[in-house]
Amino acid sequence: MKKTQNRRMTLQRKTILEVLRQTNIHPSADEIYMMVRERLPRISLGTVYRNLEVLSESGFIQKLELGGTIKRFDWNPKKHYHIRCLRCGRVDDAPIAPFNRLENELYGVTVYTIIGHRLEFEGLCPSCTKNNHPS
Amino acid sequence: MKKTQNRRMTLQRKTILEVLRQTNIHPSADEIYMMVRERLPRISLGTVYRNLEVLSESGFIQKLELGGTIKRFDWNPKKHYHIRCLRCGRVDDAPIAPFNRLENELYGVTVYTIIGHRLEFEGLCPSCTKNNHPS
DNA sequence: AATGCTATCAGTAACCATTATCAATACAAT
DNA sequence: ATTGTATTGATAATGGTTACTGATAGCATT
Repeated sequence: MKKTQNRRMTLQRKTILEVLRQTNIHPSADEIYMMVRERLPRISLGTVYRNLEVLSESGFIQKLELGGTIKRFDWNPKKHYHIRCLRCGRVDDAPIAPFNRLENELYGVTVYTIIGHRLEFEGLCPSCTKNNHPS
Repeated sequence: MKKTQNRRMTLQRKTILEVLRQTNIHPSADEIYMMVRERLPRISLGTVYRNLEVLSESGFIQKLELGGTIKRFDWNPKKHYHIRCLRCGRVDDAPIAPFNRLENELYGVTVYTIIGHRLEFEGLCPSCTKNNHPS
């Protein structure tokens, strides 16, 4: 029995959404917190985490769990792939269409019920490619 | 200037490697800690983390950064894909050959220097499939 | 055997992203 | 206005991981 979830588009929630939609750097919760504070200086970090969770559950945005330790957020809720710089952590969209039939490859050869897949490319961003003198 | 790394195959290191090779559950550092303690009761959790890092850097094992928050370890250092249960976190090898040319898809259409990719399937394991009555 | 060098150890503290808690507040429906 | 619930800001707690520290163990050279 799921309890009713009456969600209100509060100023905090709306501001977080607007701020996220203005960037394509796939920011972390803390980066979003710093950006939002320029418009709502008294907002709490907990509020940012809470609303990022709500917004991604509601399908407005997408929570990314890529390599590394931190979670990032994407204003675009549609399925697409990403590419991450192994040196500085920068994340961009991967300019490649998603494989919609990839799950079929596992049909009949796994005991799992397949739901989806996550594909992430790893590499070096332009800046880190340039400065890639071995340490 | 990289400092010399004279690595010794200590008892702790060897035991961790042996214990990991006896399982296919892709255990976390803490799970490995508990398993190793049955043979080395006085080993420290820090030692486990340190040696898992050394062993993966040396190519003996593989560190997995899948979805979710914790890191897991795989006795098989060769590139292969995994499938993770969204409900209980169980991880198995995905019975599908890796796409070796996938990076070529991005050649010329990204500003990144592509190094590799990570593909992970998500689904429900048999046990969680059976018990999947909606909450 | 004694010495010196260095890797590794166990134990513990620190770190950091994230979650949980809670009293106070804002909003919506009556 | 009043009641009920969602949300907030502030802060504490959590949990996985990493860093620090002084002690110990292995190895090469005397």
